Amino acid sequence: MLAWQQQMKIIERGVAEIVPGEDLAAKLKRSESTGKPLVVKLGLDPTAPDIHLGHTVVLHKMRQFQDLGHDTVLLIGDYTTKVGDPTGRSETRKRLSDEEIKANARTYERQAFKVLDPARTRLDFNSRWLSKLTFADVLELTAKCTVARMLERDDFSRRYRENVPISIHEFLYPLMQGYDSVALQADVELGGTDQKFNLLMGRNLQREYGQEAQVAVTMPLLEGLDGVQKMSKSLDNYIGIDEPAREMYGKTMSMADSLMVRYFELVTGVSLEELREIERGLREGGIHPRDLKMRLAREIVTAYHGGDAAREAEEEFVRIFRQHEIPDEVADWKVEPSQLEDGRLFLPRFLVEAGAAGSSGEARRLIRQGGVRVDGRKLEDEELDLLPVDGMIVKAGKRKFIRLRVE
RNA sequence: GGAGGGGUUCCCGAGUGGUUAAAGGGAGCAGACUGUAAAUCUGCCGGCGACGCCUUCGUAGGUUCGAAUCCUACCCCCUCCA
Repeated sequence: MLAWQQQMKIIERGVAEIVPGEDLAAKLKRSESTGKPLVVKLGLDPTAPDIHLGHTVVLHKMRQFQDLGHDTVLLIGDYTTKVGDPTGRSETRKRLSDEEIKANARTYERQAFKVLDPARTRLDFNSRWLSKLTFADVLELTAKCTVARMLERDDFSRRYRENVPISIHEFLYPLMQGYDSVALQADVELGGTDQKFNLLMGRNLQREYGQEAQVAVTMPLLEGLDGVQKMSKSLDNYIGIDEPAREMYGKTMSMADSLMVRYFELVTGVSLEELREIERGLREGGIHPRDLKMRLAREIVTAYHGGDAAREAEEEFVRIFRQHEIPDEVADWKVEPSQLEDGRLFLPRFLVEAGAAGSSGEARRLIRQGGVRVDGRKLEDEELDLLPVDGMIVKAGKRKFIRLRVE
């Protein structure tokens, strides 16, 4: 086991806050001398079916704790999900069915292990203890926190101020999450900065239940590809870790330059020294931002799909977007005789059916604005149908290619 | 339980009888410029084989030639009082 000072240094990389830092130092010091690993907890609510890069920030931190030899618990919040953490949303989240929760939990598990070491991860579910609490237990738990304290939470106070409804059951969420720490006797809890309140609640509750309080380690929320809002599926500014290599590569290339360093820091394994170098290179102009972004894309794709896939994705990217050629794999679209009229294909409907437009109005707009090309020729304003020829390539928008197949 | 305020298109937010598919902003999409970056400019931005037709302003009815706008009931949210 590394000396506690060195451990501290590794842990501090990229974190937003360690509350309180002294406690972590003390815990690490004790762990080093007794040889007893710290219990590090990370809770994930299986609310959405997929994990994206934003979620991996905290998983990477967890991984570092694993590599340092600590006892890491990946806690699936199958029970807390029944409540739904109100964080970040100004609305009460809808509740999921047990089946949905189970299915999501399984994908989470699988995806989380792309970052975590399965052999060193203790997987647990908070239904194990939360489902057994009696009403009396819940009363005891709720008596340990006041309404005023609860309203200190940013989200709650804002909603209260702005007359947005808050259901009583939402107050239970932080208490449940805090109770998880009691149940696990956690030494450290990881989470995004939006989790700070909940993590601190864990500290309070542990003390109330006569335990040593955990340390809250919060990670910054990763900005999405737009560079402004946090990465989230609903904003469609995310890179999902299950996405195909090419997709990942392309999405990475489309991110704002200002985000690159942050991504290197939070979602790749480049060393601190290298990070410094990258920052210097950018500042002094020694590194072309585009090349750096390509490297970032390679790193990210490699992590989830391997080096070969990354190289291939890069070649493909260069071919399509720099050399404006056609990708080597283009989805075929079989033209059925029933779709033809006088041998011609009606484009708005075709584009919708082929997934290139959401509605025929959108498809017409795309054509009208010059966003559709057939074998490289830009379609005109009112050119709504087409004489299909086998092998014809239709390009719709920036990145959709369809190859027509005619019998 | 009582009094008052409010629910508008993906989001925010105007609109209080016709010229309103509904201002403005954001998001999104396309084009130009590029490095599929940012910034900027331009256009589009409910649905439909589409110079017309259909659907939308919490829900259901009603008044009217005509309603998001008026009336009635219901649902939901907020504030104050209890």
